[in-house]
Amino acid sequence: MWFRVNPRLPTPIYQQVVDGFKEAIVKGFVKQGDRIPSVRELATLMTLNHNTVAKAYQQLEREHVFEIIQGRGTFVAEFKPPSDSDRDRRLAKIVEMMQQIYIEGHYVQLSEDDLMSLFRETIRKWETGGKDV
Amino acid sequence: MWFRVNPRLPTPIYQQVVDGFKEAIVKGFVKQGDRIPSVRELATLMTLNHNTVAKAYQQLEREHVFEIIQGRGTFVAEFKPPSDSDRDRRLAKIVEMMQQIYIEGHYVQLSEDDLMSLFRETIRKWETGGKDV
DNA sequence: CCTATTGTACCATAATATGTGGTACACTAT
DNA sequence: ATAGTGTACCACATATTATGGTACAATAGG
Repeated sequence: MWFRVNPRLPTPIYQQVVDGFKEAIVKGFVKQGDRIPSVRELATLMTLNHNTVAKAYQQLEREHVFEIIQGRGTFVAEFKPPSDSDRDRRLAKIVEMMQQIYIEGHYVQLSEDDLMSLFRETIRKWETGGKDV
Repeated sequence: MWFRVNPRLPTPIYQQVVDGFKEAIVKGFVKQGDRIPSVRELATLMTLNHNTVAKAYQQLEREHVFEIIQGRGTFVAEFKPPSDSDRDRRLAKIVEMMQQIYIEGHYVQLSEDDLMSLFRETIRKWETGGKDV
């Protein structure tokens, strides 16, 4: 599979599945139109409950990352420019995370420039390296 | 008060209090050594339960943001360079958030440079503007 | 010494979120 | 017809969150 799940983390399992797929897509492990394992398949592969997997798939569909076709299966959605409300919600979320980063950075004495450098480096390392596959 | 709390958000109230104080400190509304309202005071002011406030204070103490003195009160901790483990934990958290930002940015078609600009702008606006006081 | 205030530790209770396991149904493709 | 899809239920257990109440040790100020 393209990612792992740790039930002991405070992050809910279904959320970890959501994040895992997003990451797999951004990293190119899964591409537009690709078929995703069925709910029961993935549940068996990762020893999860089908309801948990379904919850993740449904959230990914709400976020327009997946496209679910009744009776056929689940696929990676074709990329479409997000609606304005979608974009606004995502941007707000991004800004909020940036503020959190700034705050946490304050406590490890990272300046704005330090954070910028760390950001660039993080993206670079992360795009090539890959944590778990 | 220096921040507000919204019980309807999915974020736990005590976590909102934690974030609120961190924000207030970064923005300079509260300074090192300042005395923080007592658990019961803040609970009354914000119509929360004293246990909820205490939970927030205790977490802030664990993060070395507050210093709690038995029988005297709670104060903003003097800034000390974090221990290595502290620093590592916070840095890991920051990197994780940066990855999340990169992923979300992908879905609103923000390039790495776009995100950098947004980051700079967010900090600038946020430092001066201030959301709720 | 007395009293008020501090944080803290409990207890009970309720509500919510999460996760598992099972069953069933409509839809689709073969 | 049959198998595989997502989905909608149900029941159940567990953990987290939040509230309300009580009590206790430590501190500070009369």
